[in-house]
Amino acid sequence: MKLVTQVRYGIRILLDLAMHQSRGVIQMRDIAERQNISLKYLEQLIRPFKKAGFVNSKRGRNGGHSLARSPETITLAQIIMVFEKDQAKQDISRLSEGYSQYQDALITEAWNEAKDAFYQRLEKVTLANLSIGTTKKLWQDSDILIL
Amino acid sequence: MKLVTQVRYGIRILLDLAMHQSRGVIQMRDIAERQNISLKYLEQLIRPFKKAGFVNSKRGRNGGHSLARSPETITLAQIIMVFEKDQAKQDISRLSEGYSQYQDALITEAWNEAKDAFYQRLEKVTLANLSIGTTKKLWQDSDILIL
DNA sequence: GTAATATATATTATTTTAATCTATATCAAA
DNA sequence: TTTGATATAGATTAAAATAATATATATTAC
Repeated sequence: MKLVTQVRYGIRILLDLAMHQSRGVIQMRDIAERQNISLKYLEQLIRPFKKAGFVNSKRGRNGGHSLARSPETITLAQIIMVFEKDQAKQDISRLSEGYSQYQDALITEAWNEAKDAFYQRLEKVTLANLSIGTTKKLWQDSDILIL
Repeated sequence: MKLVTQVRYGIRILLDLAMHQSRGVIQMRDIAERQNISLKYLEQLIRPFKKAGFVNSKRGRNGGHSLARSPETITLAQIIMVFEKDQAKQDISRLSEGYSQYQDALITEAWNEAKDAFYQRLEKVTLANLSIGTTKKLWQDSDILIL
């Protein structure tokens, strides 16, 4: 259970876009430099965000990317799910001696509910939450942490 | 977020041991046959269970494996954790423009709490829970499901 | 029409997961 | 004390997922 690179970079990409919203569109080259991500890899990572409607893009000269939704509405859970593989084909466990559909159903149900619990917690963190600390830097200048 | 083979097989191995407890030690060859798992792979999977104190083994002729703890005390969460990799070296995210320790801490905290929520749900399913349905086969002979 | 941008697809490299192979240690029974 | 049945250990191979790079193409502002 590991926070994969795709997600870690994904968060930074969206955060970067969020924090430079005022500039209009942002070029991927700039994000790549600021975030120390290879441009080519970045291009690959931003595609799912476009597809999922988190990011708009404009081609051609003076083109670039921008956030399509407000930072308050984008959560960690959503970002992670953007990179979740299609598991529709989730391999149906073969049954065997002492392992019936009944067992399988119990396990699957628990598994799914556990996943839900996981994502529910991550729904509580939005891009907006994450931005505040940096722009204001309150967290390092004071003992009082204002969120 | 996927139920990996190691875990799916792991559950079956322990369930198999649980359901044949009365016979004393069980040979891996038998488990392999019953559960359709390659003997060699099985040998590899059972090692972590031994290390974690779930399973006892006896070498030599008439040797085999047996459950070291009662099925009521073994949960799905525990089984999954047996196969969790050591993530002590969890790669410390490099900071960058607009990505501070503060952000990193927020994310890490949420992530850890989300994991906890996940495992908490899976603590509720024990090997004993899983065994009942099979040994009694009530679930397929009746409309009333007694758990 | 040309330079700056995104898009698309293919390729390579690395890591993780799954499975097999070979050799060794241990023990019970004959 | 030998022999055969078992577990143990470590190496090897195969397949799949993840991470990263490369090359060629499509759009658009100027």
